[in-house]
Amino acid sequence: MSTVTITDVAKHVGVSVATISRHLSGFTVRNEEKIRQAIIELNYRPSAAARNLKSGRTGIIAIVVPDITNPFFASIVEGAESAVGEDRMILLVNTGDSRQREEKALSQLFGRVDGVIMAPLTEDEEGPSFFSQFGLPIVFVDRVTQDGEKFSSALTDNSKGASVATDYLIALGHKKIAMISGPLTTTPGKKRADGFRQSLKKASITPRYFIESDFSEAGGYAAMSALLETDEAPTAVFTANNLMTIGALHALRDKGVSVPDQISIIGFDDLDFAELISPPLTVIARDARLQGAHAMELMIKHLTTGASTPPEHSMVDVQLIERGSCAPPRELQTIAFNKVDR
Amino acid sequence: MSTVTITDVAKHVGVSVATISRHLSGFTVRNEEKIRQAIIELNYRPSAAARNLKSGRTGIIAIVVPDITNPFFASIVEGAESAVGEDRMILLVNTGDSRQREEKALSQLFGRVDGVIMAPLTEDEEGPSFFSQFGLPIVFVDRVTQDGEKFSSALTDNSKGASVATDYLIALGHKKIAMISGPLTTTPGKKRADGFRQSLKKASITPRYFIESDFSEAGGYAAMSALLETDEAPTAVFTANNLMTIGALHALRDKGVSVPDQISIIGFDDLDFAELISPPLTVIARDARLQGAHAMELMIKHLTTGASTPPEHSMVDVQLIERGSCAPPRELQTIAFNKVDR
DNA sequence: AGGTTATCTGCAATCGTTACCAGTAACGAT
DNA sequence: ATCGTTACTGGTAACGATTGCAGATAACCT
Repeated sequence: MSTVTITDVAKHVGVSVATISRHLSGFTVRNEEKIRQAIIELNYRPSAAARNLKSGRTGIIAIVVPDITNPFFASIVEGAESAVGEDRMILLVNTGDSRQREEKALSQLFGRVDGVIMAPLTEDEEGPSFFSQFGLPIVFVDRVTQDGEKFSSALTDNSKGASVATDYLIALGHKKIAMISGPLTTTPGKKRADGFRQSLKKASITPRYFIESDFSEAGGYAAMSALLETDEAPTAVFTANNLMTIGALHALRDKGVSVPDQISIIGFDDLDFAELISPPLTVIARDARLQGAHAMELMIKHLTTGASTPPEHSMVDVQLIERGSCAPPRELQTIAFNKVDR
Repeated sequence: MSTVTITDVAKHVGVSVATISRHLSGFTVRNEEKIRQAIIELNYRPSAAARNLKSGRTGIIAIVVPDITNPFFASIVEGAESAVGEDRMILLVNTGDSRQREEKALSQLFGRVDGVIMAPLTEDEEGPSFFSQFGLPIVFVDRVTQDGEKFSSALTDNSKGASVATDYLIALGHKKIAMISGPLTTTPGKKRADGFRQSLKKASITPRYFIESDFSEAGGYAAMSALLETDEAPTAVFTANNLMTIGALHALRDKGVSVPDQISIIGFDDLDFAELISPPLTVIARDARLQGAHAMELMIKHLTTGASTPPEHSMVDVQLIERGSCAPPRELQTIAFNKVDR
């Protein structure tokens, strides 16, 4: 029924298919008006498949994320969406933190999309990575692989963010500072752990209380529970991403530990509802939407300027947002509490 | 470079392209082993574009949502993802609450995807809707259009959910009950408002305090602010979706109104952090992931059984989750408070 | 051995579009 | 009138895969 082709339009107008095609691609042709009419009259829609076959281009950019329900990645996607422009679309793949799905998705993507924006699961691979031989333009977002310099990337200043968080806790007077870290096999996991350790070193605090977790809510819950059961529990904790922060808060709530009275907590990545939690959550924030937009811009640039141009790297800044979840440790609270908690 | 076609494989093995093609589509051919080897040796990947052109199928299902950063829609997408199966993929379109983008997206989708799962922006259109003439299989999720019965849909029991919420507030003893509603032009907006009004009517309470807002956080904030400025402020409020609930909570916090002491609040749709808010938020919940999965299942069913089968409708149930944001109104609190707040 | 299936094969047409290649008409300049 | 230039035109070969058709080979029966 609805399978009207360029040939039908050509016949209807009485010109050749070439003329219709030219009109479609913006050249000036003689019977413009007639053609326009015929197109709407016959309800002609050019076949994307045929175009793809001829041109080798699809007008689709894939974006591959580990977990779309993570608000951070949702914002990345939204940012990328906002920068995608008129004549391109986004194909979303959710890998669900599974390496298998990630690889399968990538191979399925080949030929269906013009490029892939992705947050890879891990960066530890031996030799030149899978992606080098992939044959499709790639832009990394938030995370890179071990040979990530070869590709453009839109990252954030992870180690600085972690340092700022840690320095803040140190400035409040904390010495027993814990970190609930992400997997050290991921870029943000590693960099944030680095920043944490550097800050401790600078302050001559020997690191104890370091738990490597998995960026999930359940992982954050487990890690915080473990911390609370150590002989000498920490007085402050830095959680390396939003989901683990939520999990940690749940654990604190379940154990009846009061924040920031008994323990201070600062998270990486802001949350919509950070102000609504009691106490309002102090965080290291960054503009994830912007980061997603950057990734898309880098991809489009790469696509339009050709593969010859060298990779570029963008970096969005981090920012400390002081709310109420951090205070001086208990032994100092009488003197300093008012100053910090207002 | 990487443009190895079926012809190359055929030459390499010494058979015709037809044989390779048949092997690829699962028929038994003579030189199976040789072909398999040649394929990996040459790193051959079938061209999706060519396949699409011949078969008319793309193996891609679009999912069109108004706002991917809304956790509800993120869950819908995740649920759909989980049900998409091995040989299909998801194309995500974020319309950003813009009617223009919605229409443009839809027309761009034509020919690129096999079907569209969508949450339309509004259901008020005159005559047979745009979608009827669209020519692509459609499954509605969460929302329908005015002539929605023609298409399969995966909905939730909106009016029941609203009734349960309202009945709950009534049972606590509230008489001055407000609703911050979504747009009445959307399915959930309308149905939830209906449920609210029915419950009030059944209890012989004349409705005051009804504000039609827009399902956004800012809208919820504004609506709650307005409610607080009325001469005789309500003692309880039902917010019709998660984002507006967050906005309302922000407003309450900013005005220094204590929950549930001065005002009770119950929201539609659960939130990851509902327990972390103080007091923990009481909500009407439903399984959004399941709803998304249902939508995908309906689409796949439609795609495999052909267009002739009649549309089907799935409905996920709602559930009241009592936490701590609702209590009897002030004048009754001394007698009933303990019973409710445990 | 001859006939009948069953199974596999290559040829070539086809999907809808774009791009190359000539060809032609109109026009002003010589 | 001839020429060169400009501006458009139609015919047709690709793009890379699938599929109906008819022929070839092997397997099976009587």
